[in-house]
Amino acid sequence: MYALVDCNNFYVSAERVFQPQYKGVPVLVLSNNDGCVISRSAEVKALGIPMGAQFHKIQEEVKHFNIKYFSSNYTLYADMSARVMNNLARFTPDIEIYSIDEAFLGLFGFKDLYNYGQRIKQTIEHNTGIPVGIGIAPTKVLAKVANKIAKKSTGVCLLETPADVTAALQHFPIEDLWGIGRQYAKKLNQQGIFTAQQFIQLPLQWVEKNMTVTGARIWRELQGEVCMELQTSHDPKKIISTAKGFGKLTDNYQELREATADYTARLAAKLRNEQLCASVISLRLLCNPFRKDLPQYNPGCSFALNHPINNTIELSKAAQYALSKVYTPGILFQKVEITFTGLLSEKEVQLHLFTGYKSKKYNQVANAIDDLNTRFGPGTIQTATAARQQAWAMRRKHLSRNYTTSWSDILRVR
DNA sequence: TCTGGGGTCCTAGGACCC
DNA sequence: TCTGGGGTCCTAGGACCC
Repeated sequence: MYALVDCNNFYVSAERVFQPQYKGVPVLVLSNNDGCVISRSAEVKALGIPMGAQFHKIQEEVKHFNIKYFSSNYTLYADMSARVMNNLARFTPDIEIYSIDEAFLGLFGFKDLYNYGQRIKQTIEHNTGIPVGIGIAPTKVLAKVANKIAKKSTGVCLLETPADVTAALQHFPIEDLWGIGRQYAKKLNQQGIFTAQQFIQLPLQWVEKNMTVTGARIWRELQGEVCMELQTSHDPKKIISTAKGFGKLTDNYQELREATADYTARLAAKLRNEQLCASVISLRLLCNPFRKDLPQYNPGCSFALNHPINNTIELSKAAQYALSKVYTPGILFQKVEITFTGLLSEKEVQLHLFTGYKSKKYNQVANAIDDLNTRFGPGTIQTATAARQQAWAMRRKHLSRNYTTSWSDILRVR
């Protein structure tokens, strides 16, 4: 049997752990640049504010219902996530961390699963302060179904027998199934399919033809056949990229150079953290797609590096070169997207005959920068290009403190 | 003024190989 | 009149996830 453990409105819950006065009142968390709503407490959902609502458009509700709001604080959420996962790992040797707020547990040969689920739930809430819902079923797709049902009832839902499963699928909306997005839901609705139970009555051939093998796997898993094993060790990443919007639109070359340098440095640190090297770099400038009144032009380029690298200085040079190739004066850009692909493990990279010695030197510098930034906070050491005014920096006016990762932000108890 | 960010998987079609 | 067959690799586009 598989369990899916999912944190309830995770970002809101993480904020509430350190500001318990906001329990029981409407709270929401905003996306980067404080643009739209990405996490809502039950009270906010009850007010009818949808996921993704633009923050500036709901000002009246925010005032009227006294809704508390936060900019997203990923440092805090990542640390709280690690706490939840560490606690979960005590309940089974088989755990797949699926996302920042979800994990699948393999409960193979475990007995009395409903009570075990309740124990997991209580332990997580007690040790981390984060409320969770747990679905337990014979396959991962069914565990996802059970999880949705759990959140509407006691917080734990066990689908053990075929009769349990059928009863659950009977009323389960097709669009809520894991792996069925907007497009597939539309296609299925056109066939007269509205519930999961109706879906599994479709012929497999139709599913394969119209929804490829991905759809067929969902179909099989719903019938209790395991097609998706637990992924307890995650495969090495194939792509590392960033595409964060600026706090404003800009056509200023200097600002784009700064943003490029800053994002590249962060990505390079991520590469080193994963012990990977990149062999291809891509860069693209993006306009705001919602501004139909402005020209839409998203120039990009991509090229192979001379040899796979992960140090900030060389990668920054490559990124600045790419930027110089695509920069177009007079176009207002909203984002720079930087992507590293052709990722190789550091250990597999062969030394380059002519530049290998140089890389070694650069890598020592990069390691020193990482150490200093870890010890004294991100951005302590930067390349000169990155360290300017940051007029383009992201808006996050309502940021909470880094309660768990920064000594100066730690809570004081009187 | 104001609309997130970072990923994965699958397929079709074209280029290329011997 | 008539123009092979079997295969790999790469890319773009589309779908999906949280």
